[in-house]
Amino acid sequence: MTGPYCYAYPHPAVTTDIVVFTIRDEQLQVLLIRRGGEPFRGQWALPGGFLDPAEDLDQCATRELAEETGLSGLYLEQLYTFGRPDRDPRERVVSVAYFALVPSQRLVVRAASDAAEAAWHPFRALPPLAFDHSEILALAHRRLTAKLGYSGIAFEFLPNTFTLSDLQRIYEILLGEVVDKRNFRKWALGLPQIEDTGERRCAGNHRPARLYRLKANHRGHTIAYPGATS
Amino acid sequence: MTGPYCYAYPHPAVTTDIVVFTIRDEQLQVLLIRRGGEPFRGQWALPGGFLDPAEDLDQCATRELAEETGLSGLYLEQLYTFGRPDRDPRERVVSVAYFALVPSQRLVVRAASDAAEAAWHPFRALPPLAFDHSEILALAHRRLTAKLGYSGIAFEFLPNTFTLSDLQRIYEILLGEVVDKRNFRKWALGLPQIEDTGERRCAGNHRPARLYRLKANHRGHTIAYPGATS
DNA sequence: TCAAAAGTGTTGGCTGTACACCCATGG
DNA sequence: CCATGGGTGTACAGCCAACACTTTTGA
Repeated sequence: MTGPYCYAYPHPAVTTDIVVFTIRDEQLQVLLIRRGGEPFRGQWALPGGFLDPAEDLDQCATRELAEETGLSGLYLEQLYTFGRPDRDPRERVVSVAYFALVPSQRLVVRAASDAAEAAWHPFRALPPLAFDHSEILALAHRRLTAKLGYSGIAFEFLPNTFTLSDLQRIYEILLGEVVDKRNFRKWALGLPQIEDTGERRCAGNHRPARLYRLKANHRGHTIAYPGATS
Repeated sequence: MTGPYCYAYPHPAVTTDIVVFTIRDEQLQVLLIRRGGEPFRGQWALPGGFLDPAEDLDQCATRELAEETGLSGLYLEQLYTFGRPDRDPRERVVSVAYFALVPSQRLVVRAASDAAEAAWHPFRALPPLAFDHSEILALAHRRLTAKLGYSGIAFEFLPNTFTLSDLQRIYEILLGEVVDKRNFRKWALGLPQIEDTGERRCAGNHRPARLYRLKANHRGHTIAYPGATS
């Protein structure tokens, strides 16, 4: 191995990989890119890339996401760091994995220069992934469902204003089970974090729904969801 | 910067740092080492060190812990990865932080060659720490108290057999509040993970206490503690 | 007037919490 | 016999889960 950057001891490369979830077509979906170069050329992989010398890890994740997919300004959280010595055939690579959530309205994904293609894939029908990315994705999914029980993370899938049915649908899709409407609404209306906008949304041949929003600066607060037994 | 290991792009160094908690003298305590070399020579720091080329991150943490403190076989869990560009004055260092728990019985700490000194410090009276280690420690403490509510992590502070009062003391110290004895015992005895050994511990001028143990392979299972509201 | 989603209360069971006294032992 | 921690039960309150019908709108 050769190059201009030399050290007294071996240094691994450091990357970030980002698992971006959204809800779309009544399904949980994940953003993948098709690899343009070796190894795993042509296979699907998580977006991500190498850490720049002057940037923080969070910045690296944000930047790579913007470069490869055009997405920015979304909820981003560090997940876990993967460092098996053989996880990349080229050289030793330690990858700091992140997980991100994006509302279904902001789905416009632009495939960028260095990634041949970026596309959403249903979580329940994923193609084979490069590297150990399946493992990363599995962990991200566990974290997502765990956080449902004690954090207001579900709101990250919703636009600024939403109906209670929208919110209920998020929980139903993520929990994989139907939820009683009256109990759900009683719970949601009891949350101090959400408020009625006074507006309504008319959509189709039925009664219009009230629109709610998260109160300013109530994002990220603890929100316990009843059946958090798992 | 010079040396025999050269790369086409700059590579950060990767280390692990380990926050080891125990309970001792009725207090939560942390294991620190006094630094033998620059930078921060003579200051207290978390045990840890550089990743070897062939080892996994978990192995690195385990190895560094053994080398610097003589501790092995304890509960170890990845915490978070810290990578601020200026967190080490020597070079760019990305540190994967771990947190570990050890029962008070296994406290024998041997200071090893490359660390001048290893010692326990009460969490509520810590000396100034090197690098960003205060930040790491603060996060580890948050994780510890959070996990009390939903995992059986408190048992990691106990030896194989323990009395219910031992267990209660752990919770009281970590929660920082007194717990009702009858309610606590009702809860603990209802846990499917613990069983009566049939033995008793005689200690002092009072009634002997029943000894309990965790059932085999019930370590790490979900154990919800009642007042998990935070 | 019909279809389709929005909206609305009550009850029973369980679980968390508050609370005070007797027991077994060693000195 | 006394000091010390070990061990025990009950009653009330609040929360979760089950359950079905009316309202409003557009076509």
